[in-house]
Amino acid sequence: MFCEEHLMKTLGIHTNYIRITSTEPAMKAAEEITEHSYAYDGDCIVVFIGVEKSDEEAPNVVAKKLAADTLKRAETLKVKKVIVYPYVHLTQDPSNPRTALQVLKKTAELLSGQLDVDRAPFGWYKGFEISAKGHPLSEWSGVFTADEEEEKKEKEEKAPREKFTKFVLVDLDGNIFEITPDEFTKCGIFNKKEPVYKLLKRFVGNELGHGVDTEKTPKHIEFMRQQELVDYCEVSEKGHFKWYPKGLFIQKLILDYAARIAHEWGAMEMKNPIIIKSDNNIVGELMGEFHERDYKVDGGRGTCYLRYASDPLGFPFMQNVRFSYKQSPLKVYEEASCFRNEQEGEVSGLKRVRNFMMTDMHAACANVDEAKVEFETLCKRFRDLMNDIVARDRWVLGWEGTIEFFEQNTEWLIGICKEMRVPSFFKLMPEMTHYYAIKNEFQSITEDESNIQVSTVQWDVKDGERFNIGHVDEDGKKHPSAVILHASSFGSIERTLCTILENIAIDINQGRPAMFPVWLAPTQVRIAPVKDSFIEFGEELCAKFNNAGIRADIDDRPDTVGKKIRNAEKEWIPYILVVGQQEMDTGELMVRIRTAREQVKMTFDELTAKIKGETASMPFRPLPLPRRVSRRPIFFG
RNA sequence: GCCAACGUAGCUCAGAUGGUAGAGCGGCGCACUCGUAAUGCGCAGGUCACCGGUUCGAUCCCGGUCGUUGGCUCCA
Repeated sequence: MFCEEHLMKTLGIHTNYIRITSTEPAMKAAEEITEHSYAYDGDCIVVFIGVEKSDEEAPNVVAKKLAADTLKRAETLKVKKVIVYPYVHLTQDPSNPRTALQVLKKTAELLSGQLDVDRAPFGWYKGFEISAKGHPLSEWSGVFTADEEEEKKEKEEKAPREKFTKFVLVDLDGNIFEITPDEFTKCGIFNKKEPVYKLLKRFVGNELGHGVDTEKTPKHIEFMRQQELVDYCEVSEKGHFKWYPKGLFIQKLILDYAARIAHEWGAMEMKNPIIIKSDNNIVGELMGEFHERDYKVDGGRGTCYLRYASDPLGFPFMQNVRFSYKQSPLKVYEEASCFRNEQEGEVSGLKRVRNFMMTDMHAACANVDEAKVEFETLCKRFRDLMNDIVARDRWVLGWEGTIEFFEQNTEWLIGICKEMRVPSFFKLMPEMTHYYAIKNEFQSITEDESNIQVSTVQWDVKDGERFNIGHVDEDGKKHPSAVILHASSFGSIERTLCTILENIAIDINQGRPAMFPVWLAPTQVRIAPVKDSFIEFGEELCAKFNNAGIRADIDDRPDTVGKKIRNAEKEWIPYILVVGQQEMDTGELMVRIRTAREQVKMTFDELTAKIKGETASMPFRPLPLPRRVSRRPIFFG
């Protein structure tokens, strides 16, 4: 039980008027305010609140109790106005500012239905002038706390891990293994010989809360700067990056690829704004409790938020699209730049950023059968994406969903699992707590053994109705979509690049050469003339490659051949050609092949055909930097 | 937001009980014109993250801020 000093204390005063002046911020977590003075003349209740450390366990329960009590008093006193006033000095052991603000906001929110509520700014030194009525009921103190049961309830709601009650593994042959969080390591599936089961074990461990301490700085951070891809930006906030030409080039190629997937799937590309008005009800519903994760912006016409996900704008967009059953499912695609105001200390390299680019697909499906077809198509597409670009065979599939959906669709789901050719891990819950009945996450297991989510496909059964998205049926009436599929080929471009770089780190550990897939390599062929007099010949060769749709450049700096090779190797260039008299005479090229670590004689046509074969059906963009290496500036290092 | 470590030249890093600093690489210049991972010589680069305190004097000691990384929390 709680002892007295752990209970939240409040002081309520029935007043004739109150005036508040905010002087200066008392802490970093101070709210942003525009008005520094506030006055209310007339009957009102001022509630001074000190939030306790112990309230961190169940802030919402405490707020609910306080709101109920305040409401009762307001009724008795026939007052319509309440001022919620943060007063930390009521407690010896205050909660963290976040919880305090949460309690204050929640209390105000709960009261605002029936009363006119204002909140004094949080985190400021304030002066106030107050006139108390002085009648017997005009002052009171309150003590509030959650009892253990309520506290447990809120905790359970808060802890996502505990909402899952059933855990299932599926092997490559479609066999099902049910496990428990405590004894999952004993599951027979981990005795199988294929190495991918080690990854599965790692993933299940991470998910069930036995994560590994990496203690190392991630490799991708080193690479992203060394290779002149992405870098920290001191002009902006932490978690926002500047992109160098090579990094931006890779980003755009990945976006090209994502757009291609979407188009092939049949989606139409559209685009929404990045600013959301805060007073939009329907979006407010989606925002839920996550206001503190949002970036606030104010153009002087009231508060707005930077979009934190694609749905809050994507759904209203689809709501207003008219389509008939003949055009169903409605498929749209968007490159959505999203902003999340992540806590200090959460942001790390490209793994967790505050601004990221999602490639988001949606399909509004008329019925379950339609949705199943699309769901399967997307899963297979993303399987290939994971294998071809991101993580080769170093990934597994995580699932979340309801027990009911799993049991009713077991055969279908297992069929998909088998198609993925990697094992699956299902976390299942007795009740649907989100908009989806089932979703999967394509998880890459990285060098430090943590996992990074890349693609996802989600089966949404709620938002068709909630947002009134639907098709016009034969009867001429609009019918809400039974299922809306959400799918993101690249959950974020930043994380995708992170995953690619982390996979390169694994390659290095396994003794393989570091390199991007050839279609993503900024330079595919580096030409190194043996001396200056061959630069012209090299230039011609370079132009020939470029015309053939291959990114070739030429190292025309006055270095030795050894130096040019070394520099090209440091840039992870897949093909290096040293050109001189021999090449000019014979027309044959001596090709240094990075993957094979060997030199092979090839003709221009042979090399072109080889590269074309390796990059077949992948997007192409020309060199992001000057063809002559001597003309390039240094962006880093 | 909490705890810890770190912040010296463009990069990687040395360094001094407190007397304002050095290497390698890179850059620039000159010479070299070279056949598969570093050609030679020379030159220029620093408010030692920022702000304040102690001190005759601080890059070094103390406090704060910012930034980076790890851990916790969190990740709709």
